Amino acid sequence: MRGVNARCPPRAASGAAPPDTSFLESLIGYNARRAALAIIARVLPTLQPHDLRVVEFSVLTVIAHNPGITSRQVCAALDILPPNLVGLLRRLEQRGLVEKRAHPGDRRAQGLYVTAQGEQVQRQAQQAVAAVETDEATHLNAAERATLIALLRRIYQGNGAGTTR
Amino acid sequence: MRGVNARCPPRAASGAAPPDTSFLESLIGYNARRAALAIIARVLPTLQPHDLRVVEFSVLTVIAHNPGITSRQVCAALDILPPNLVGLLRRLEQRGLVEKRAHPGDRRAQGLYVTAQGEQVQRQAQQAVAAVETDEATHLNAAERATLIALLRRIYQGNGAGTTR
DNA sequence: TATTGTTATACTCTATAACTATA
DNA sequence: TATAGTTATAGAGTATAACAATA
Repeated sequence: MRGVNARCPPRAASGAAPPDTSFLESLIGYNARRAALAIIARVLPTLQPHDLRVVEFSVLTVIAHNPGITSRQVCAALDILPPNLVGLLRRLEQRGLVEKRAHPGDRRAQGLYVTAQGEQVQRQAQQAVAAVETDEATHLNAAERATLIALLRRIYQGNGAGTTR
Repeated sequence: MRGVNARCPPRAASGAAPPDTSFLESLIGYNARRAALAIIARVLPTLQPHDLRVVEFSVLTVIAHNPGITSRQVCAALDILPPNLVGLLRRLEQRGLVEKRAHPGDRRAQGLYVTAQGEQVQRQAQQAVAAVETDEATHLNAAERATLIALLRRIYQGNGAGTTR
């Protein structure tokens, strides 16, 4: 880590050496955020043909893999606040990708299911996302991917208390 | 990766087994985003006493480590769009943490500098952030941290083209 | 013609309070 | 009293177009 104020002369306005970002680059949070944004930037055009945003794809995927899941469970799984899920579900429902059914045993809740069309869209999108993630977006081999994911998971699943939200 | 539609019976409304998120957890983008959010959630209260948001801390740090840097260079380094930096700098300037000076050789540009107070705030905040990152937020040892950061950097710095933005 | 810094603006994402109906 | 789903709303964060001054 370099000194905070080396008091070097003023830098040129353009075409100069890259600025010193060494401290930020020593932070996991900084690097994780930059990496996530870089990958999302590559995944976005992949989801665009399916008219899905990243969050919508995540919600659709969780519902597809967990038929009958409730809104609250989707919120807990994806760290989404309930009020923000309402609009997401409404859009997926209006597009005919998701449907709600009465929940047996709890008349407050509703079971979420993907429709036949929703299942098809989800399957195609999942395949496209998986392809981008493994091939283009990351310049890592399988072993490096596995290592990276295991380390990342230990951070956000942690050993003790969960996230603040 | 499990089947998309196993057509299992409806899930209980609460207190049930955790939903299947295995596909999302196989994605680097998903895990990187979750990890970044988890760490930021821990860093936020650390920056709060200094009345700094994460982006403000990043900007202040880059200016402190690169006296005389221009707005455009800060934008390029942190992937911030110029219009969005204006308000950030205005606030840091009004708080007396950053100051602009005429840029020698280019009358369009302005050199950015931290004030004495800005340097002090930045140093304290940097120390606090570094402490949280290494100790509490991540449950990793030094070697694991180094591995993780190296892998993340390869993703967003990539081998070829940069990010879309 | 291109670039720096800027304004205005819009759109997305995230967060909080409060309501209803059920439990 | 607590929970599921919802509404309304506020606040960040992020995006584009367009302008004046300068290169």
